[in-house]
Amino acid sequence: MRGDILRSALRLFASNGFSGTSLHAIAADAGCSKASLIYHFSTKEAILTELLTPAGEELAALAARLDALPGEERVTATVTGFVDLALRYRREVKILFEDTPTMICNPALGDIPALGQRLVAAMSGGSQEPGRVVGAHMVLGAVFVTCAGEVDVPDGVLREELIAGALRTLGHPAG
Amino acid sequence: MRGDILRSALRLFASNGFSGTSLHAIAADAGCSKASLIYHFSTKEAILTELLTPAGEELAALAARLDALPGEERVTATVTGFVDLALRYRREVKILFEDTPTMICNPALGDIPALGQRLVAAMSGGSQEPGRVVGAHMVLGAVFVTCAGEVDVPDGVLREELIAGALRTLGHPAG
DNA sequence: GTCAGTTCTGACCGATCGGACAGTTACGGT
DNA sequence: ACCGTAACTGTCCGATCGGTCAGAACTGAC
Repeated sequence: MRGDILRSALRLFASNGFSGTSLHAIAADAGCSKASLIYHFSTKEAILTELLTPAGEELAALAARLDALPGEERVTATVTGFVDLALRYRREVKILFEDTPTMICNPALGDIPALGQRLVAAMSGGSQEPGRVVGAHMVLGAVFVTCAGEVDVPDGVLREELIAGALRTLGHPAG
Repeated sequence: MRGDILRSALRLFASNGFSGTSLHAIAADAGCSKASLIYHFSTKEAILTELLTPAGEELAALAARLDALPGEERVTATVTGFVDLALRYRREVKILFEDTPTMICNPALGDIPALGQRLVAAMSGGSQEPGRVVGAHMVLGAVFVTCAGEVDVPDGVLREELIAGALRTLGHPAG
């Protein structure tokens, strides 16, 4: 039952947004009562938190792992790690995007803007040069939106094209 | 008064999302009663429509103008036109993104996904090759997110870096 | 059988939402 | 002074929201 609820919530949040999905809708989809949701998860936000926590932890782990890498190698590692993560958690990414104001105000999800800044810093190679900073922001948006949307391309191809495209955006030689 | 309402709504929608902004909040910000909002605009959605219509019309006009252009020249024209539009309507872009499910279900806003497809087609040069299609989607997301977010770069520089970055993403020689 | 504990539910609650409506105020034309 | 119209508001309404609570239903242990 608990698993059914999470599955329903993930699907509904991804297609209708967090605030656009009522507890009633989740209950109906999961085939249980609204009160049952609150029994398993004390609040609606707790469901969201449980859905997004694994992705958040992996992202934080990725960011920590990147700090140890030197110079330009870090750029490619950031791009591939980020693309892999976004592809693996497509629907979670979509949820994160469809209701940004709700998400960034949720303390349980960690400091999302700060994580974004770390990724931008890693991809811009720590440089403050406008071209690199803008490029890093562009890659962030490009990967997120492309993974959240439905592009009619097999996952393996999508992965390679995303990485190649991102490296081109950053003006990276390996691209 | 009507102008005050639109100004308040634009600001609040952009920072809190459409469904995250109540009529009461708009009225308080604009310094009038909730009933006055409904007097000037018959519904909450009508306010949203009036806010987004100019940007939507310009985008549709851009798409129409692009159809007349030949081959590769169309790619650069699409990128520059799209970047200029997104920069000019930053807050409108943010609104569009922060509440995607609400937006794509609003018939008054036109067929947003179809417009996106036209832009993707123009930027991929009409090719079905996965690399170009993915690249076009990436540019769409990159420009949107970068314009909606706050990047600490002057507008003029941002514009040039966005165009250059987008053309690099697309693997365009002029980039 | 029965008892304790977990799982689940129907009915209910207060808050808030978008919107309706009758009525008041401000004002220019005659 | 009178009136028609546009601008505006206070108040109320039904719907829906997230969440509470007392109790029913099922479960294995003894």
